[in-house]
Amino acid sequence: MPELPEVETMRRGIAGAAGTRIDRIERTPCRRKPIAIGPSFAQLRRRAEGAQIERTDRLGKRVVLWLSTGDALVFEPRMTGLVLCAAPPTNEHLRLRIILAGGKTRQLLYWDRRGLGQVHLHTPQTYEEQLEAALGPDALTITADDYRESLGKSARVIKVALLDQRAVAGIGNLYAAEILHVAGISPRRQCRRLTRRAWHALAEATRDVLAEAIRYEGSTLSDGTYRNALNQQGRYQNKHRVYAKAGERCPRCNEDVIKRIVQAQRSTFYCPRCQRG
DNA sequence: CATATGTCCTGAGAGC
DNA sequence: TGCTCTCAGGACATAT
Repeated sequence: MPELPEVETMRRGIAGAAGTRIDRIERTPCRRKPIAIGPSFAQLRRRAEGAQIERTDRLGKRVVLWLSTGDALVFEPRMTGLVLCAAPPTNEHLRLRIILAGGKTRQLLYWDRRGLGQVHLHTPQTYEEQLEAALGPDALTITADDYRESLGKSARVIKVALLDQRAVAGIGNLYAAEILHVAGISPRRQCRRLTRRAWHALAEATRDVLAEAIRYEGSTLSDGTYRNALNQQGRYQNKHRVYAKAGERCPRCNEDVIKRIVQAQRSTFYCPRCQRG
């Protein structure tokens, strides 16, 4: 479940691909249903092969390679996708191989166990229209004003709203729980009921938690799926405060026990004592 | 318009 | 042991 910290860690891991040229793009012999490639695999080859990778970027939960043609090659890992430049966890779920020339990084791989992820080649125009326009401010740099502008009047509960990429880009189920715990805000609180002070706390917690998670190279959960670009586990799972910790004592108050509830068909973990705001 | 629900997909784990 | 069932959740399509 790569969220912002995991995607940013993958991006950093393949940053050495900048300056190389895409020699060839291959679909790997994965017998499962092929992942979605836009506009098509043939188009991707025709337009990207021979292009230079100018720089790497991240947009919300997507890894972006800007090409010398002006196009953007965009990886969207969703649940179980990985962008690697080293051997993947298994060969069975390897979906795409991009062979590079002219640098130390010899290849980029897209691996995806469940295959819900997608790879798209965007022109500057479709990148702007379909991606940037559909995403809210980046969570890593979001401000209290950004939050109040996008969610200040919403009737939704804050936990569910944080998962809406149009409101804020980069947060998923895991980090929504961690951020709300640090901010001391109840996941059940309606957005429009949050005070100015709460929005400030939320913005600060958002930036702090995500930056800290990046320093620990993201979270590898018990299913072991997430890996960085070198197929190594993240370490932030050891720092989690509430996620998947139902029944354990809250590390903040050391009194109450972490609770699990379901909101919008997703698990939410929180401390009833620390998160009353 | 805003918000809620269904869908895709595979593998882990529970229960019998 | 081996089967079936449920669950995990990111983003989008469809429904209310």
